[in-house]
Amino acid sequence: MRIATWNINSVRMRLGLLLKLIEEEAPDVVCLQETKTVDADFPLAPLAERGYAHAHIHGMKSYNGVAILSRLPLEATAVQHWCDREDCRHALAMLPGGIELHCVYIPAGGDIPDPAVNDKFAHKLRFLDDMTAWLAEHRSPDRPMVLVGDLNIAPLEADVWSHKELLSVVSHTPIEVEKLGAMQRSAGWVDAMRHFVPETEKLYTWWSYRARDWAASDRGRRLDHIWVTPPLKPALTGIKVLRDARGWEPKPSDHVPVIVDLAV
DNA sequence: ATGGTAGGCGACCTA
Repeated sequence: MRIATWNINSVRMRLGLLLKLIEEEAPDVVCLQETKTVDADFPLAPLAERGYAHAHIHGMKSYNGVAILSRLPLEATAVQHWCDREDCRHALAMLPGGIELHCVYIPAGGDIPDPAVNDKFAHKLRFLDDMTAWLAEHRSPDRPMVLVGDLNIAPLEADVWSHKELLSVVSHTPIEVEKLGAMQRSAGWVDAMRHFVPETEKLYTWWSYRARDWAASDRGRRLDHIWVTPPLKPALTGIKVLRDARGWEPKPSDHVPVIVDLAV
């Protein structure tokens, strides 16, 4: 089973690139974040025509939005809300084989890494706390689960272009890294990307739009993640970060797709 | 220390 995750930064603007991803990589399931559209305007038909007949979409006007698109049947589709907001950041579904799939978009958190003066950062920290508490309750030792998405945190030193320079930059601050670590421990999540790529090796999934030349400066961060619970660890067969997608024409997302293969 | 770009939408927000 092949699962892809991508912060697409508007599914309507980048439908063509989504079709390219599907054609070239043939994932069974695609999880999207930042779809930025209400469900009525989601381009379901061109996906259904290509075999992605099962969709669990959860969007809103202008902001956020997550989607699970699948060639395999989806059951028990649901959404979760955190911080008493209904902002379309977490969708889940049961895949064949009883695998529970979570598609997540954690708040970016604004610019100032101080929850006392930046409400967006306070929201991000509380979102992590709320979701961690829920996962700790929700887990069961033998339940196979996959969690993917834009978690907006780069936890390891090799997940950013400069650990030292990003210590006070939202996405790599110690408090966020600690809270993401607590979330990872909440259900014994295995970091599938680092299962295959050594922790000391640079690995990025996002490059800013603001760089003159993203590839030359290569100031990236690993903000997108794929986690699996221990029952699925033996089934991990590979991951793929589509770095080239950062240059896809005509207009790339600032995030690239990440793919995991599971022998299930 | 600062500003750089992108998408959505509606006269500015979030990333």
